[in-house]
Amino acid sequence: MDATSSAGRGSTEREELVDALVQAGFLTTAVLTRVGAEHDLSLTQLRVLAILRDRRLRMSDLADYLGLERSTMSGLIDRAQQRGLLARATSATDGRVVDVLLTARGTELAEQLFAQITDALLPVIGSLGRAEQRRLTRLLTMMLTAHVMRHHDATR
Amino acid sequence: MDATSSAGRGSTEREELVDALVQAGFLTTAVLTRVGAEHDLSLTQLRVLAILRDRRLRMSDLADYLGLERSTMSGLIDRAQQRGLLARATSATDGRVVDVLLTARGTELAEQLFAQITDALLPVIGSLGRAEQRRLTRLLTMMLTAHVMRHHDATR
DNA sequence: TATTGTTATACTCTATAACTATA
DNA sequence: TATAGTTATAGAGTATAACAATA
Repeated sequence: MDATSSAGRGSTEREELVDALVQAGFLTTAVLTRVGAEHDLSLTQLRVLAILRDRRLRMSDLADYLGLERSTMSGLIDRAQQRGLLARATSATDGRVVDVLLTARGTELAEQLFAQITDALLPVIGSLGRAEQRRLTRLLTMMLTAHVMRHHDATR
Repeated sequence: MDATSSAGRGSTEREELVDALVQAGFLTTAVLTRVGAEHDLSLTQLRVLAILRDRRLRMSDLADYLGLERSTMSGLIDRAQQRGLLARATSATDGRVVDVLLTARGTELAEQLFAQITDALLPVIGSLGRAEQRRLTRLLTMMLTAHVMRHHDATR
């Protein structure tokens, strides 16, 4: 699909891996963007639905997850709320806090979205054999787990 | 970092892989976005610099690469040009065509940018051993190559 | 006083539609 | 007439700064 990459240039092993990761990242992002666009959802809106699929979160937690400002979240949630995809609920214990949660309509859309994303990525992962797929899952998971643990340490 | 993911739910092997790919995609995108932001560059501007690092391209080819409209490219190139990062050059053989290429300043920034991206991803890939890194590179490359070939067939 | 969220403002990114210039 | 690119316009996404409400 692209290149922030283009490798070449007598690249080292590490650079090859960085390049492959970046290209794979653009590929999956392109798929998510396309599926989102089919439902008039930006990548960010799609991520909001994904995050809220199995929990409710306060505005500020959502902003932290996405790496956005709280003021940006206000606008994003406004627009999704107007479309009936999610709802705001003021916390009972702290009047300053606003929780966000999916509506029935939002939940339904989220399920549909993620079925479509899986379908769209099937041909991509289908180029690998079953054993290779398992190996790839294992390697990526190891990498991601280590990253999350490190991030958790740093935030503590 | 995130989740368009959240796995769980008695997921199948395929779903686990899709989830890992999506999470890895967000991780690399977050790194690229952060590094870009340090230089006041959006992810798209960063990709433009990356694509032009080793070639010059016409506006419409750039738009195709990025999956954007030509009108969108005009604005993106305008802003980067005002910053002195790239230049427009009307084609000698076809007066309608506009080629885009990096300036010396743009080239310098691009090199700097990609060194930083590699640095930022080192801790992530460093969680894998040398042999595992090679295996991951191989699996991702196989996957990406198959995708590019399929895409090429479809476009032909 | 500090924290949570919203509002006001400004700029970038993006698409659609209309346009200009060249072929 | 068709193609390459730009301009006009409008809306979404984003950040910074100022603000309101609650703690």
